[in-house]
Amino acid sequence: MTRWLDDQEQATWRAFLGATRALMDALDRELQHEAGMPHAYYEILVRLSEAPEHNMRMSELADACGSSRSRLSHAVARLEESGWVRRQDCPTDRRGQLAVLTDEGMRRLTEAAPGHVEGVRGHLFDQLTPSQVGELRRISDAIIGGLKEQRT
Amino acid sequence: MTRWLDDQEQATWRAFLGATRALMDALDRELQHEAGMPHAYYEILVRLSEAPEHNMRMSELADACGSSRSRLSHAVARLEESGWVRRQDCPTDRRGQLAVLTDEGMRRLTEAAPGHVEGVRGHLFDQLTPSQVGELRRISDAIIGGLKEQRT
DNA sequence: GCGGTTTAGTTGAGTGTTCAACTAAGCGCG
DNA sequence: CGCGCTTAGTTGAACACTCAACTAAACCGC
Repeated sequence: MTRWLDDQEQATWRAFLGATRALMDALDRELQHEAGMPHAYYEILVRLSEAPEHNMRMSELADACGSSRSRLSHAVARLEESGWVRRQDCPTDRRGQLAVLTDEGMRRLTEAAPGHVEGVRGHLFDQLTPSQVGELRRISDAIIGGLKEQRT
Repeated sequence: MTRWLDDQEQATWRAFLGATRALMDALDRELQHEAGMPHAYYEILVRLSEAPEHNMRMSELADACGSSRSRLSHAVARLEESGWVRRQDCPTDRRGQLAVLTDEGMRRLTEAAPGHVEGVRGHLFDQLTPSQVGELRRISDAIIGGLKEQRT
């Protein structure tokens, strides 16, 4: 009874897998090389840099990064060792922790950003037509929508 | 001089990141749960199952899976422990190794496949229109093309 | 305000990935 | 032949992620 993938779907799935893996690997390698951090850590710094006061609750940050709590907890622990983030007790909820971007972290992020944006542009947007960019946006939203719905 | 991302690109990039991460996480979790292996290992078994004699040279397999040699080497070592793959000296090149899918490995793959295909269908193809599937294919190919070109 | 449930976050063990260093065999060429 | 260069694959250490178990505080209902 399995609804197998037809040839078109099969080919699409393999191309998609290959493309996303190669893309993420390339960006990860570049960021590791130029900024000394994996892409996931870079994203944490980005989110914090956009937050008021450069700080966020751990769970909020985990949601923003699409990360599990455990993953974020480990990641912030490492970022704290590097001195790019520090933890602080949440004033309004004694269970809570705030992750705070340090000045050094902000500096590192500012240094890393241009190279990373060039990577994203060069590997992704430069390869696509404007209409493909629009379609990619809609496709991504559809996937996210489907996963969200199924979780309920 | 950095060509920053405009709003449209920024939003697309974040949606794409979120979608691929959530999708891969979901498939990985499902496969780990139902078949006791991560998606990367499943893919190795798939490729071997499609090869003549159910075997492939290590490097060939690494290329097919878009994996580094090191990663594949570790992965095959684990798959060998599980008894799903075995290694064999290459008859024509004494440096080489063949990875061979065992009968047990084939059995495991056959059991895992229907559930995984349902996942791919449910999380991805059911969410897209046929024309979006076509576009996703072209977008993926464009990304792969760009990365390949830059590597030279 | 007390006991059970939910929410916030951490921890450690186990597993997977990366990177650089390594062995061994094929290849090219004087 | 013999010497260097490349290719095939492995290894171990460092790092990242997952899962399940845990602590602690907030919330809820009576």
